[in-house]
Amino acid sequence: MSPKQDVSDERKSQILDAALETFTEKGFHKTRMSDIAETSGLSKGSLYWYFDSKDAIILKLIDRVFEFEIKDLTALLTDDHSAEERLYIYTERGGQDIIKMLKWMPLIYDFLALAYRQETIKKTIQRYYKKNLDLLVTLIQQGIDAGEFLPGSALEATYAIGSIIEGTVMLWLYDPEQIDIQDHIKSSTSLLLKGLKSSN
Amino acid sequence: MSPKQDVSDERKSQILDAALETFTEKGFHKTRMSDIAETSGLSKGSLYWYFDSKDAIILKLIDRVFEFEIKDLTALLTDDHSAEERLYIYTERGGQDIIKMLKWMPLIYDFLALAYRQETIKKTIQRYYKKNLDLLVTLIQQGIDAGEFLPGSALEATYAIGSIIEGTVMLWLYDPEQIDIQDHIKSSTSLLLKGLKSSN
DNA sequence: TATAATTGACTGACTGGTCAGTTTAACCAG
DNA sequence: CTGGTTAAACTGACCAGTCAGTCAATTATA
Repeated sequence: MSPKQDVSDERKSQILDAALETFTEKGFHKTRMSDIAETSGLSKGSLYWYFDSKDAIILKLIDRVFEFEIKDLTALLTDDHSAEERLYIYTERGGQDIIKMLKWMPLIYDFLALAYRQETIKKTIQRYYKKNLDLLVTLIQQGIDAGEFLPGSALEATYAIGSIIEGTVMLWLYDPEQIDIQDHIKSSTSLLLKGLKSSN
Repeated sequence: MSPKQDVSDERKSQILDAALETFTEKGFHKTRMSDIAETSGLSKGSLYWYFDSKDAIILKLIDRVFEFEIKDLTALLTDDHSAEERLYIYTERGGQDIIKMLKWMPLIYDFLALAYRQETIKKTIQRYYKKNLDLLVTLIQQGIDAGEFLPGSALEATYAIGSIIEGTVMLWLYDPEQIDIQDHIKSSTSLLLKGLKSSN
């Protein structure tokens, strides 16, 4: 019926790819629509054929980055390793995801700055964190129930590990030479787990 | 000699106060020089009498925020409490400083996004972190030397505690209702310290 | 009276967004 | 197969608004 086959998915993706690249490189505010047009190989007019505005592009991009294949780790919940081992696997895999996202960090800080002023952005980021932390709290609770960890607040321990993961990225940011994200998450978590198991 | 007394320090401070307020509220990029002028009670022309450009203002502001009275905790090094108690005091005081800076967080994310592209900004932020972590590593080493903590890498433990502090702020950002920064830093640190002392 | 301080109307470069016009691909009638 | 028809896809010159930065004129102070 339609005189041409629909290329809009492909074009949108093309535009978002280009936007991700230029936003990351130059920052959201210094990126011009003409930059995105050039990088995408399309014209400025076409950008507006597929998106309403520059803001609409970054909004979509935020979704994309935070929906970015976060490994599905729910299998861990029924895994038959010890809780401790499963936690290590969790942090290991989580660390891998983070390392993949590292190249976008400059842009992610733009997002965070925006999140304070745009409720929808905040919601997207919250969803991302919640998804990760929910699994973590269950894993820890399982460890407590199994008698492997000391009884106590699983939620507290979750925030502890969660903050270690997030915070390690921050420390890496200011000193990338010094910090190996995977290593540091691992050793910090290891210290925490000792605490979780310790009777003293 | 000079026909008027020098008010430039006062004016600069006035301008930086106004800039901090408007940048925090509207973001760096959406703040107009006229906004700063209005908030400061000066005219746009006067802004340029005291600063070369909008960029010069934010640059100075970054210095100011990160030099912001970080409590001098070096007294802790010669304090005669146990290392564990001193660490608690450290995190407690650090937490207080952070809470004071919380109201500037939106702006701080603008800074971090800029830091990726401006070497001088990055340096300022690095100096801030280094100052904090250097003290921490010494405290922990003292604890190890005193036999209070298990031997091992003081640096690793430092990054662990450092990441907890930074990461807790991140978690707070996405869920301010849920997270009490002081509490969470304390309980997470407590878990870690158990690990530092544990023999298992 | 000299000079520092201050003002705000003005300028001009810049850029997000528009739109009239063009091209392209699918379809169809002869 | 071909030329014609349609609408989607695309283009880039252009426009209107914005805003950092300027400067000639003015005021305040020693």
